[in-house]
Amino acid sequence: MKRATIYSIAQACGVSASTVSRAFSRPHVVNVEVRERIHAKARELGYQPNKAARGLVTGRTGMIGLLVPDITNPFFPPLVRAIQQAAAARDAAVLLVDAEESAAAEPQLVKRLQGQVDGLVIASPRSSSPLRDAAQGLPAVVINRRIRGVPAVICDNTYALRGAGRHLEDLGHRRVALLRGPSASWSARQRADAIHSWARSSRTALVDLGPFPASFDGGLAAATALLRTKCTAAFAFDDLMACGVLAGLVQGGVSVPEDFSLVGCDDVLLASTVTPQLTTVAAPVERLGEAAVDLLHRHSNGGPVEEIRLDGELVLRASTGPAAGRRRSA
Amino acid sequence: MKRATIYSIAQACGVSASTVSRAFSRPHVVNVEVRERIHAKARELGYQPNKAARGLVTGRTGMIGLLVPDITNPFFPPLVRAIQQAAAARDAAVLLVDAEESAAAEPQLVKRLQGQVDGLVIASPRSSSPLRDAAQGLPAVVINRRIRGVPAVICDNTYALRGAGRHLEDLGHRRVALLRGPSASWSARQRADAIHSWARSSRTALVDLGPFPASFDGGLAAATALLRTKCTAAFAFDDLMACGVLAGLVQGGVSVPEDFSLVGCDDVLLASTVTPQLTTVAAPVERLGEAAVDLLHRHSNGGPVEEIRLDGELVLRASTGPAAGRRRSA
DNA sequence: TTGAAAGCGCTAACAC
DNA sequence: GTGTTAGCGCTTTCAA
Repeated sequence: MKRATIYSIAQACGVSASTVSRAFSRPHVVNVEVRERIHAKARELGYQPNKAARGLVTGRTGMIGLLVPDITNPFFPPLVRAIQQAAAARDAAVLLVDAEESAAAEPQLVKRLQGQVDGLVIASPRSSSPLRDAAQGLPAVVINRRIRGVPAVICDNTYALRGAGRHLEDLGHRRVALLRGPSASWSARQRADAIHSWARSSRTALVDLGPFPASFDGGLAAATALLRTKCTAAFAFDDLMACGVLAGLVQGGVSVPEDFSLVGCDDVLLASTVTPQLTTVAAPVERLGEAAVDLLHRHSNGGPVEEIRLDGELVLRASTGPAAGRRRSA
Repeated sequence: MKRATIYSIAQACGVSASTVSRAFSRPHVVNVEVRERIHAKARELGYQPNKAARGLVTGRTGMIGLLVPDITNPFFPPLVRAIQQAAAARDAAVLLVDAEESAAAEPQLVKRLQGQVDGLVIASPRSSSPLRDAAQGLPAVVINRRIRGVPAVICDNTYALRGAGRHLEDLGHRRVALLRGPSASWSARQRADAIHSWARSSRTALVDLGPFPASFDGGLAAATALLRTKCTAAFAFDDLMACGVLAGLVQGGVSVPEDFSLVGCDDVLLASTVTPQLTTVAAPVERLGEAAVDLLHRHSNGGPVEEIRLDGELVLRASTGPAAGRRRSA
């Protein structure tokens, strides 16, 4: 027994295929009674419209492509979920593409999506104009970066990082380090700028270190660098790096938050599963995902190239404390 | 300017559309010279075959559905990546569906995939026969569970857990706890069985605790229970739970590995980013993903209902140490 | 409100 | 090796 089609249903109901089609795509234009009969039959036969066929004629596939640089990075899974959820709410499915940390591969990957998807959500912070070329003609939005002519939704941590800075200042820290993320990363620059901006208006000296890889090992390296300074606190680029810093500090005999305060960024799962739990800036991932899909939708329908900014939120936890001065040093 | 089709290329090259079609689908059957001309033109025009159209006639969409229960759980991202990668190698794309921890929603979600995908990889450990019904007629494979009539690839931790047990025994532990995962989870049962089987053949007493939720908080709860026992070591259901146990132990003034040894399972990112790094059983995720896609492929082409078992591997790290007896207790 | 017919872009016989 | 033809399942004019 083959899958039901509008024809099998039409035949079973004694109507034409177009009526069946309409019963699904524009229900209100078909006679109530007929419509119900059709729907009933469809349910009985387990009918599912063939999206490929529909896509062929409408030119829309009902799918959106999602490009992530590295799904293994704990920042992305919740975002992927949010996007998938938002897409589902619009009756769209998500085609996931993981670039496996290779920015160079991205344009190629994007190209392969051409024609398979109605639009593209680019959650990758790196790579640049090649991407725009590859997306030629494909509506796209980017997350946490800017590409000229492409709508963007960005998480603005400026305000929250300033708050984090004040928090450190209030705790008595007078010399704090900025552990930079990869220089190619838009977020890394944005965060560094925000922190510098805060430092200028504070009584605190800022020691700019890095860039370090945005990874646990990057954090380990950062910790080593950190131990050579007189800082009593640090901003890590993100939570993953912060975990590395934490481990490195512990190795170096420095305990957090007694001897040293650390603030992360993003509030990924890691941030609340390490000890001490990380003071961090939470990214509003659900809203980011929702906004991205919404923006994509609007842009696909001729909407303007907007930029949506969503604020990160400072979350105070256990990795920051009073500046007691470092008891020991490396 | 519209997208190129086999027709526009055919016209530009002075050949028929079928020749163009063949130049892509079965290149060797068309004259080398003509073929090259076609390919050149295609490249020039940025031609991308329309998969929907192809799917309509061949009945294959070139997509595989991937159902995960909770992409937010650190076990899944690497698996998703592996599956995506394996699919890409077979020129297939991955449609990701996150069940958001609702096993009840899964059959519904699967149903929506009907006709959109050529096959289904079910990475969800829960829910049951409704799933099989929903997948009606859709080739599927499951990961880490068994459903009658459905090919499976499972990670067998029996051997590695036995090794972990011996490791604890060698370290002098004589009373160890098993912190069970959710009773609905196939993996949880498998692991519990493996550990019981090891314990029976050892000089070690096993204290069976739980079930606990497979989460950080579940681990916290497990730690509380643990502190009431005289155990000097424990198997956590997975690394995430182990992290919770670790945090709970620290809170209770018990330090790991000095006072207590802990072994996790899966070797997710968390396992190597906490301090101390977790001794755990690593799941061969890349091979799991590869095997799942391969199995799906073979099964779709009429292959038998096989089961592929892949062994987990014991990874010794810093969370296990000599049984010194607990110094303090709650 | 409904039906007939054309066509979306592609593949797969089948002839040449 | 290549062209012709039919048709995959659906939507969408256009008439009735």
